[in-house]
Amino acid sequence: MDQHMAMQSAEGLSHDHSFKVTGILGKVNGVATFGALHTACNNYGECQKMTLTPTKGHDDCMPALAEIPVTLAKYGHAPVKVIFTDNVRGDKSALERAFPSLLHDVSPVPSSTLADLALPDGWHVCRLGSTFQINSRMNCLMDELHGVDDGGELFIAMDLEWPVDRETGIYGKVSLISFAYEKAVYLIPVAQYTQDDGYLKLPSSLLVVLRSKRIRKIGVQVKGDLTRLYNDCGFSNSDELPFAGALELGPMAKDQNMTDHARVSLSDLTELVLRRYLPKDESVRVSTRWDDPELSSEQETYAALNVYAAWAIYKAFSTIPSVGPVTPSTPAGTHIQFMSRVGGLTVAYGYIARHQPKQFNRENVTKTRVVVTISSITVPAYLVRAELLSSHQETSLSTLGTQLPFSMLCCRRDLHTCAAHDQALDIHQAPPSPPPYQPIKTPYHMSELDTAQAVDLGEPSLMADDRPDTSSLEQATSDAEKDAHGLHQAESLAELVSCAISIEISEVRSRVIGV
DNA sequence: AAATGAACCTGGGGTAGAAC
DNA sequence: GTTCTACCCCAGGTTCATTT
Repeated sequence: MDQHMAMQSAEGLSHDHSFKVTGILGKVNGVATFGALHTACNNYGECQKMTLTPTKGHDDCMPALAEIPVTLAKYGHAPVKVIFTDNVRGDKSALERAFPSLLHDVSPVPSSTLADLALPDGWHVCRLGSTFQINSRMNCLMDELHGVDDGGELFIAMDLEWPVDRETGIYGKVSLISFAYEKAVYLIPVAQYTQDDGYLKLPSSLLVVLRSKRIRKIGVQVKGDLTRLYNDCGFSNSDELPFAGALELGPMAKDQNMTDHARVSLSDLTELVLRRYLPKDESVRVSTRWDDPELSSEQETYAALNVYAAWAIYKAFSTIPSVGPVTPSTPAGTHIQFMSRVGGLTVAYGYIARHQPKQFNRENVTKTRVVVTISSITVPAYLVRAELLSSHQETSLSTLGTQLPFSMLCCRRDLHTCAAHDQALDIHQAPPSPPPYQPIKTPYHMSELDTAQAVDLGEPSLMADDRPDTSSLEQATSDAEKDAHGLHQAESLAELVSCAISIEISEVRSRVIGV
């Protein structure tokens, strides 16, 4: 059976875990013997690998998958060109290690061509090197906080630096705190406050600012920074008040629909929001020199730009019109984004129609539905929910809207309010044909294949006539009952796979695709 | 290299709304 | 009123991006 599966081609591959089968398998003292059944099928739906695994971790399934490219080469099949998975982000790197052919002719997203970020005119960098200077500036901040309305908040950008030895992984205590506020960047070296026990004893005014919930500290992963600083002060096992007021830019970017996830880096946000490139020199960023008594100009520039970027991004967010859900009270004419059901992708733009009839194309306009006028489409192939259409069949946006603008019924939860939008079109040109793929050795350990089969790897000589006779299989496929729905799905998938397999005609960004 | 937390997967249960 | 479907939430486990 294993050999039969190994002899099948697999230019397209899909894989997934099932947890149902392991649930009905025998248990030992009530404990399941396996956690999941991992299955990989080729583009004809033929099973290529099936493995019972203790967990769904990569360590349990990738070695089995990594045998596939070896057997493909052994039997003269083309290497895997595309893999479908339900967890692209999670599986991509592991799959690319197991299937080196997935990296063939993949063009990474080009590096930034944007201008470098720089402190604008009017901004200055101020080094607070003494306790007196720190207390003076922090007290000014507290005075400004007292000046705002009762319960109001003060917003400052914050960043930390600490020394790290990349070779050993050893890292030191926080050595520099950076603030950006109202055209000034404050650099506070705190290594000087290290006590004999190794913990930091920060000036009291600085602690007051760090503990204030009303002084919001803006940054990327700033919550983690505050936790780190709190621990470096030796407060983790005490009743000391926590450092509070973190305001994360990542979730803000997600709320603004600027990214589809909150885990976004400061440099990516700088490009997305400020349209500037934030230089992050690795030799400066990860360095053991952050606790030096005197920082270099490169270090000061790095720290100042980082914290300024956080400040500028926050200011940019403040000027963007609020994005929010469409509610029953959202007025007609409000600009909206039409979002995909999965992934939160914007598929079209438009506005809420002025006339909301009781029925639209024979479908009821309920309180969860709203009629919108679509003015531009960004994803023409997006399939609109079947229950919203009189045909009761999922239909693409491009089919519904042969002429713009057009009206359609939407689920309110699929809509977000937004600012007026001008659609821009990208024009791509097909690159020249790629050179043929040359096999690359997989890093995964080949147990049996390494010794018994790998000797044949250089001789892909098994021809059709050499294949074992399968006419006497226990159940012939010709005996199977036809499944019309399944056939339709299979045809659609085959079309999708064949499309993905023939992607040489256009630029390839990744050969790991989500399903 | 290490710490942290976001994000993803799964199955199951509950709920709201639409269709009949 | 019943049935069906979609959606949401949960917990547990896993992986990965981000920070220095």
